[in-house]
Amino acid sequence: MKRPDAADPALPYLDRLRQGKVKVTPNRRRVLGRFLQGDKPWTLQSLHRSLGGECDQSSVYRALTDLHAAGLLEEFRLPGERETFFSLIKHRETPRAPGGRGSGPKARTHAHHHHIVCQDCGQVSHLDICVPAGLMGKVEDASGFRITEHHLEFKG
Amino acid sequence: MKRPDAADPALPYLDRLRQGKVKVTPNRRRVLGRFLQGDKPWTLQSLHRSLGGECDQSSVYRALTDLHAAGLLEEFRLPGERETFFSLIKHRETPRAPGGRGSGPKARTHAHHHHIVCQDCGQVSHLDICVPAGLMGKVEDASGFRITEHHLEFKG
DNA sequence: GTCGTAAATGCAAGCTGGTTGCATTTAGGC
DNA sequence: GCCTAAATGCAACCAGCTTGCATTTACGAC
Repeated sequence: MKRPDAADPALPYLDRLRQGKVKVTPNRRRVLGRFLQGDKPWTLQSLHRSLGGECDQSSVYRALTDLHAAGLLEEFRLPGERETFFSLIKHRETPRAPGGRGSGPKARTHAHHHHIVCQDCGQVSHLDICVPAGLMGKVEDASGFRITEHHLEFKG
Repeated sequence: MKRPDAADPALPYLDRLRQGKVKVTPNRRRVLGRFLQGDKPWTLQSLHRSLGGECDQSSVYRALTDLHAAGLLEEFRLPGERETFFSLIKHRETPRAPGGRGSGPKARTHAHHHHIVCQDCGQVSHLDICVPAGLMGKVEDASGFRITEHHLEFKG
């Protein structure tokens, strides 16, 4: 039972998919659902396991790949961990004008986050903290690169 | 060919190995040599390739594993890259005096660094810049963890 | 609603990047 | 120089994806 005034949190993501001309299918819905259930990263295998026999690993794989390509997920890897992690990118509320979007590079409006890994149990959780702009500037100066992306993980 | 007054930069590392009761062998010397040649990270395969037929991949693998276990190398992984990277840890000459923030029960005295990856060519290089202590404190507060390790990568 | 087509799915095979068991060789202490 | 533990090469093995293909399904055109 869905209360009509409680917007389904999946909707904006589904819309993004449709806008990207990616069909909304049961598998993609399932995978996205897991990401929405809790603010926690998944790996191909943990996700596949968590979905039980609901779908094949290759389908989970393709759902992950597609959601990542559509800009809904970000990917990261941790030293010592063999598997690749994915986590949901929380997009800002500002919806781009549909007419304006085209083949250009994806608007970088996501509020990405970083991760902290428990030394003992390996559990990964999110942080709302990000690299300060000052540091970013220093990095650009020191390297001569224009930074477009960064990843930061803590262990403790 | 060696000028006696020019200290071999490998010596301190070899000493560290010997102190750790790790035998100094041609393969480990070769691998370490590559890390000393330039301040650049290597993967198992790039290193193996770079060494030509000089030794087997499994030997490179074991050399990497051993040097990592001995604390001479640090390991990291990049999103999108399949291989695991290793880079030389430059140890400080003077052990850190206790007192400052971040001095934990275990004295981790390595001067680690972070990485920047070229968007176009995939080349990885080092940065001497690190996460500011203030951010670290905020992370500890927000997470309730005591941070023992962190990784930071930029792309641009 | 029915049809047609492009896309999604499951299955199984295949590939990459490690990782390991084992017989042989070698570094380093005596 | 001899001895023994450790290092090496080789080949087999394994995990974690990744892909080809036949089948099924979503969705727009009638």
